[in-house]
Amino acid sequence: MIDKQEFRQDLIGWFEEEMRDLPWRKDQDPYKIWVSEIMLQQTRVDTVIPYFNRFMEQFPTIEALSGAEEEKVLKAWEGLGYYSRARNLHSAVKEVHEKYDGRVPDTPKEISALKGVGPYTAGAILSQAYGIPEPAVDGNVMRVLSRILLIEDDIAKASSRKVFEKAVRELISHENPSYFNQALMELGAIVCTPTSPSCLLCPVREHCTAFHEGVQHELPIKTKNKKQREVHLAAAVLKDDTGRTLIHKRAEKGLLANLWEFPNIEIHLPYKTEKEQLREALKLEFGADIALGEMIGTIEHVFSHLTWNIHVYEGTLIELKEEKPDLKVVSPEEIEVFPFPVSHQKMIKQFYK
DNA sequence: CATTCGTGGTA
DNA sequence: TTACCAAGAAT
Repeated sequence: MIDKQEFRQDLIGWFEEEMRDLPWRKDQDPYKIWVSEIMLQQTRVDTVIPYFNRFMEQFPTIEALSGAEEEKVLKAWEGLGYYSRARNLHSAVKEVHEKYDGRVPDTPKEISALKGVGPYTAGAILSQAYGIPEPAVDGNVMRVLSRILLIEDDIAKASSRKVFEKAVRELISHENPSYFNQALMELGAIVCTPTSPSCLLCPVREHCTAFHEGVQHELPIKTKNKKQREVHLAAAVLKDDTGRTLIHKRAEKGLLANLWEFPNIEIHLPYKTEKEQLREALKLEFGADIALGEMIGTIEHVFSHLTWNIHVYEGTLIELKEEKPDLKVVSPEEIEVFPFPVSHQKMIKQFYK
């Protein structure tokens, strides 16, 4: 067993010297820490920085975000991915505004009840904003501790998180839980990396069982995820006589919920030609009277769990049968204010500019 | 417990 | 090119 006091000292001392200068580390505003932690879920620091800065300019306080339209929030999130994070954050911030008078709660029970705040984020906010010694176990922490303590549980399994939370509870500094948690993550991000850990630069290598046994490359244990499936879509860039195009708002649940897109359908077994299916769907599902033209290109877009292969058709929009809130006809200038997934941003760029 | 939910970077 | 990865949560 390692010397806990020395371990904490070496870890936190290193963090104080080497911590990166990040925009959400300028103060301990619970709202800023909250937003940063949501953005950082499964997302690299370098990707998050510009989004965080823009988001804070646009929604500087809980009150500002509470009063915002969801579409503005999604637009600010555009390109960051995992868009339910934005909708859950928006919803939870509204709840804090109304139920807690704008103050982010400081108990595990209350903060964990907020939408989008799971075990990791709860611990991150409680420790960093309020100095409460709660574990914040993310992928970095599991990797680092699997090596230091030689923990061989499969970190791909949900149940393993509790093993590491228990370990953190035994190790965490009660004097500075914020730095302790951040230092474990920072170490994982900078030194104790997945494929080639820089053990010779590691401030806690003397405490590391895996280093002593030379098995740091064998840890953590992580089973592979299975292969993703492919989905074939046909989409239409339809223009009316003034050059405007038809766009559609996606369903409020599921993939890319509430984002906008060019009207499209999934192609299954080709009982008819793809073009025929698209023409029929545009008429029946979208109520559009159209003249469908030729295929003008393809888009391939890779998600974490599936791949879209989109065949893009051009066409003429003659008329929309009825006004629906999920259908709009917009000009190239007007289309800019709607949040689109990256796959359809590619279509705007290639076929509607 | 396994799957769904994005995107861009990298070995 | 392929596979994996990056400060996870909801279902």
